[in-house]
Amino acid sequence: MKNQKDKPDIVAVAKLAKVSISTVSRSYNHPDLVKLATRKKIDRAVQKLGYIRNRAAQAMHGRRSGTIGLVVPTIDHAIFAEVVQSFSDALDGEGFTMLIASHGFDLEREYSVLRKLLEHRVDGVALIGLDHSEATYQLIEQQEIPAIAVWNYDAQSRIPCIGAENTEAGRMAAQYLLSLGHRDIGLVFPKTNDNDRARARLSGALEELDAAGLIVPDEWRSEAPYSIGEAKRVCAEILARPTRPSAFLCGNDVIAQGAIFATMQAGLTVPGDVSVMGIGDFKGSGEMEPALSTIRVPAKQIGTLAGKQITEMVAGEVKTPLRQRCELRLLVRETTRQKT
Amino acid sequence: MKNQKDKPDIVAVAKLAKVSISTVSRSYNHPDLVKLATRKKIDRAVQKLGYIRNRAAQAMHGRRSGTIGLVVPTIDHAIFAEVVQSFSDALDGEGFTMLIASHGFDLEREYSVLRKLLEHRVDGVALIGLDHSEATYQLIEQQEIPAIAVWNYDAQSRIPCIGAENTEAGRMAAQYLLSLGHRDIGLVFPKTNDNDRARARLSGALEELDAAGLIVPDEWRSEAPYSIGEAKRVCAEILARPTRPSAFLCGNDVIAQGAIFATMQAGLTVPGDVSVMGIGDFKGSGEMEPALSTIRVPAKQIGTLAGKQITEMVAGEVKTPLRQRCELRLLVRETTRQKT
DNA sequence: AATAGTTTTGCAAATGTTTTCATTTTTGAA
DNA sequence: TTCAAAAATGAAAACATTTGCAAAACTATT
Repeated sequence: MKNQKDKPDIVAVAKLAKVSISTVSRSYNHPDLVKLATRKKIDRAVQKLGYIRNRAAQAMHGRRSGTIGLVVPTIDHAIFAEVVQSFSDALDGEGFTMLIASHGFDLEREYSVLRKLLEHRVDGVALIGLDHSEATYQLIEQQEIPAIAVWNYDAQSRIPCIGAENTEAGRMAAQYLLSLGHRDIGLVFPKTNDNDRARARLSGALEELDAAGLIVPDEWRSEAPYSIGEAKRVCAEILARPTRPSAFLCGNDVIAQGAIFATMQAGLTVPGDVSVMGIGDFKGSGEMEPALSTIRVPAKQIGTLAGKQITEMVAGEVKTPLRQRCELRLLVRETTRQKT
Repeated sequence: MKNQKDKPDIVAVAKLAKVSISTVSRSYNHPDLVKLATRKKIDRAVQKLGYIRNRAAQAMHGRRSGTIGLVVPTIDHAIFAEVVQSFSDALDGEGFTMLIASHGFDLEREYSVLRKLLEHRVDGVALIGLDHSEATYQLIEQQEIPAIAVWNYDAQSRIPCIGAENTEAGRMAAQYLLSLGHRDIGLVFPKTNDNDRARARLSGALEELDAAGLIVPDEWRSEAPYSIGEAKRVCAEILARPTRPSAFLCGNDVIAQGAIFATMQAGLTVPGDVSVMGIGDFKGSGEMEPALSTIRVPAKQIGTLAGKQITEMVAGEVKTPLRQRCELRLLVRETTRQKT
């Protein structure tokens, strides 16, 4: 009867291959130091036993664990999914595996999931955004672990960051709408607590509108969580008011979709009656009918750069600049039009 | 000058708290066995030093690593994102962390990422679907690691599975379209190699159409990758043919969206001129305008159940049935209509 | 105050690997 | 053949923990 603890270890391999443990270890970590014939013997033994080396044991030697932690608010979100995927691919290319943890937009939980990642001795961590609790920042600093903030750019950031300037995104969107002659603009953004991205976008937009001498009445401002349905509902409310805006500026593309559907449902047309402006350029935004005008945030690029940089930091090659700013782009498509 | 290797370990904590290492260890793993006063002393020392316990070292003792591996084709995909998120949440609830790896719909790579997960000594693994290479299955069996297939249900599956019957989904969709009187049906599905979900859906649909005496001409069949844009393009092609189908049966909701947009772009209306049927019920499908008729696959439920079950398997409580079938539901919304 | 439990604690072995240093084997001239 | 240098291998210490066992410190009971 097979025992529970029969997982073959390096000792078993060594015995079967009739070499010492050290040689087996070396044949994995410094293959050039062991004779080809010996390596073959070892390989055969490994095959036969179904041996898989134990990273946990390796990690104990101050060796790297080969994992990078990623902390996200949620994975179930078009834009984060894209960042996560490209980040993961970038790590993969360097031989790392991604340990992921989500906190559901709760900065308290963020701290505790980060701790958990640290218990697993990740070689580095990436967090989304720059909005983190003091405890979180202190943990990172105290543990002296390579860390990087993804998604936002801020020249004053406390840890290295790679991303775009969300204030700028809000500003660009507002500016564009203003340039089309819109003066009656509805603002629909996600909740801004524990979410610096949304906050920055909103304040950027507000700043720009303010500069143009506009004030957005409260009836035209709403909060929508990240969901087409909710966004649609709040936009419908706004449209049902006595006077309606001639354009919607939305905190992200999902909200913008909601706005479009609400408009259609109200028997109005986009962009004929109402223009709709998104931020993000999610997958599919450009192919919708009508195609969504938006500010492109290069999620894939951000994820890839972040993955590369964190592995470099772990490897100790910090040659690259610590902060990287990714450029936004105004995408004029079909949901916006000159105010008539 | 602070040394590099100054990460505090359990020894440092023990010294500072003036107790033995064993006591510190116990205060983490069996707190009930150590006196409250002692525990407090230890906590204080831990605080002061910023000690974080090392899971890697724990794992070496046959103790569980506290991680579960998840292997997915891609994360950047509405439906997987939902499964991944709910799976992760379920694990979290049980104190596990998710180690994730994606293979980009390549079964060879799947094998190698699974191996990598195993090197990290995950306590269990979940894979998407039931389509895996022989090597992959053998690896799982040989390593005797708790494993579970997520997303598909099959009573004959080689490893436990939790999911829905995709053949059934295809069948239901086809049946519904037939019941509306449609006889001219366009079929747009993702590539079916290395993707048993799509394959099963397609064969289910075909089966049903066949039973009704229908054969779908080749001009009305297309492959679309997972992208609105591509789907839109191939559907547009189909619509440009001399005779066009009165309905599209789509392999998933994203493709269905593409079909809708293609139809609109061609100056036709949904469901007036063309009915569109999806499969999946992705987030937002119900809130689009017009709302998408589809077959609901309960992604969140599947992810949650899978997460629960794998932790139970790891804990050795295999009381639950090994296979779980989640029910599909026909959602009649606005993109389908009786053939006139 | 002594005894028998009971609760806490410490010692030391064990876990699966890597790595330094020393030793053995091989190689290539002389 | 012999010798030195180079290449390949092995022994053992080190890594950060957990845990079985035994010893020590308390409690409650007589």
